[in-house]
Amino acid sequence: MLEKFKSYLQGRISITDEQFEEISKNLKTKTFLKNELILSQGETSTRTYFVLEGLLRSYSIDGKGKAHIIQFAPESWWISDRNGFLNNEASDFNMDAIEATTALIIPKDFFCVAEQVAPVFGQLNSTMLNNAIRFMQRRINLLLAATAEERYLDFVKLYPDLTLRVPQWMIASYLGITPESLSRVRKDLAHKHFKA
Amino acid sequence: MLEKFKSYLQGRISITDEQFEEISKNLKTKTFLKNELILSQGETSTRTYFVLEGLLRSYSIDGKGKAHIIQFAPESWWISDRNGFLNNEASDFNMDAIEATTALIIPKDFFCVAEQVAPVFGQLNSTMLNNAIRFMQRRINLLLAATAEERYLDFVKLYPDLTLRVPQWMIASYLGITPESLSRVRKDLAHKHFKA
DNA sequence: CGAGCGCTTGATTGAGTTCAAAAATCGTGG
DNA sequence: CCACGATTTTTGAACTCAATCAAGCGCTCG
Repeated sequence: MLEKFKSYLQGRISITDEQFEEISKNLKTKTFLKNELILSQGETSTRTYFVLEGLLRSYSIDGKGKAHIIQFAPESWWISDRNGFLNNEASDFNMDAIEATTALIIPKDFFCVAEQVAPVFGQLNSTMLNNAIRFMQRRINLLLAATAEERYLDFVKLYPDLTLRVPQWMIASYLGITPESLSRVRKDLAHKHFKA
Repeated sequence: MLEKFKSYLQGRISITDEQFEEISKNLKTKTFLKNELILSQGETSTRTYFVLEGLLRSYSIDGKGKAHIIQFAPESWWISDRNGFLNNEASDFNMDAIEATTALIIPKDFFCVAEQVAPVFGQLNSTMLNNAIRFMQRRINLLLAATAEERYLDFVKLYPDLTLRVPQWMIASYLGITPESLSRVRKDLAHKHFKA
């Protein structure tokens, strides 16, 4: 199972098998059942997970009890609560497993330690964080500028895989619309395609 | 002027005056006129700016010619185009100066070089990037979950300063609503306050 | 095989947009 | 320092996209 993590890393930075062995030897994996709650709003967790197999999500619950999905984390994605991770503060979000999932538990000091073994880990960390920001800026821009239909089309294009694995109401929740609206958006799109 | 950068850094990590001297000696500042365009969509820039004085913004222009503000960068904020910074790709966004501004030009390898001088810079970089992510997750959550009024109240609370410095139509653009709507939101709020 | 969950569809409502125009504020040159 | 034009903010009325409420369908999994 660790093989996946190894090829993920070696696809991004050049490290030897020995270096990988060194930095991964103390890593533990954890498995979650489908629908298992991993973290809830108000708890504190300094853990980061690297998903080896399955699918996790983080989401908030608003005043009316509605869920809003902040992030999906399928294979090879990282997910954590930054409040806990950075400042040992309570989490603003919940986290659970959409599918049965196996994930690596990445301790807070992982990159720091790994950097001792191979300095490129510093760059990897920085690149990944920058990518996450870029990614979120893009999402913010869509939420500001695009209609429900445009956001859905963008989602399908960006995550063809998730579009099939995730129930529709969760996609709606990620896009910031109701399941009913997404159903109608899809109906309209099917119509348009048919006509074209 | 560099003093501001020094106290910013020393407030976050412990570095000596000598170390600061070492890492800052090659930094250049740049001044921008009010309304000066710094970067436009499609151009490539690997620069990051650290604002010493003034106010910058990044924004996109949608198909209908409407601007959507992605980020405000007042004093002590960092701003850059991540597409250019990471991959030398064309920018998705524009950047300009809302006020006359003086900013430090931070070269791409700044943190890498600074880390040689004082290893804590690695942590600082990582912490700042994590904070940016935390911050944007919060904004995404608001865009998904909150009404125009709630988003405005959050903005005022988070940036009492900017609320006064930035024209209302720009705040509206940041919040994802029209200037007319923000005007009405404010009217309603004034009403409520009066009654209470 | 039936209870529950997810998806669809319809009717209605409502938050925010659009378009238009007036009122207030700002900035600049005389 | 004032006046005038430009920009920003406010207000009004009509409209629109998406939300809400409600009902029905179809699957799956216990």
